[in-house]
Amino acid sequence: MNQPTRGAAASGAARDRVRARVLTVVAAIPEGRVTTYGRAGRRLGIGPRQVARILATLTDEESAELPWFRVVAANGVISSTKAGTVGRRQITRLRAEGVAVTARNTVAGFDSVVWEPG
DNA sequence: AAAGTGACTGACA
DNA sequence: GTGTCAGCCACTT
Repeated sequence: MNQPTRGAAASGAARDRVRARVLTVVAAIPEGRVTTYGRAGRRLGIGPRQVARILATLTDEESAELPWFRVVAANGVISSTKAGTVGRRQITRLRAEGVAVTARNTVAGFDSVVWEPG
């Protein structure tokens, strides 16, 4: 799947470095709180889609270690519901931490539980 | 190599 | 409140 980027070696390295930063920010999200793709991305100087893309490619180990489920869309909606069963698991995990999620896959009282990275 | 796509967002109608 | 548009960056066709 991932071909060894022939030629542009710098691109691959830089990509890993950014990825590591994203994981660090995600790991720093307090329990019972959430943050957004945009906030995390802003903090790192990358676009929100890039954060989403990185979280979508977490390994099993990483997804087990990191609170990736504490990252939601800017309006509090669990965006990963599009990804199938992953969204269901994210909602379950959030509820297990005391974060209320409405029937419309939205974090209840979003403005109160959202966490600003940094 | 150009065009399409995505676990996104903010601005505007 | 919903719908469109443009910007975003990497990956896939």
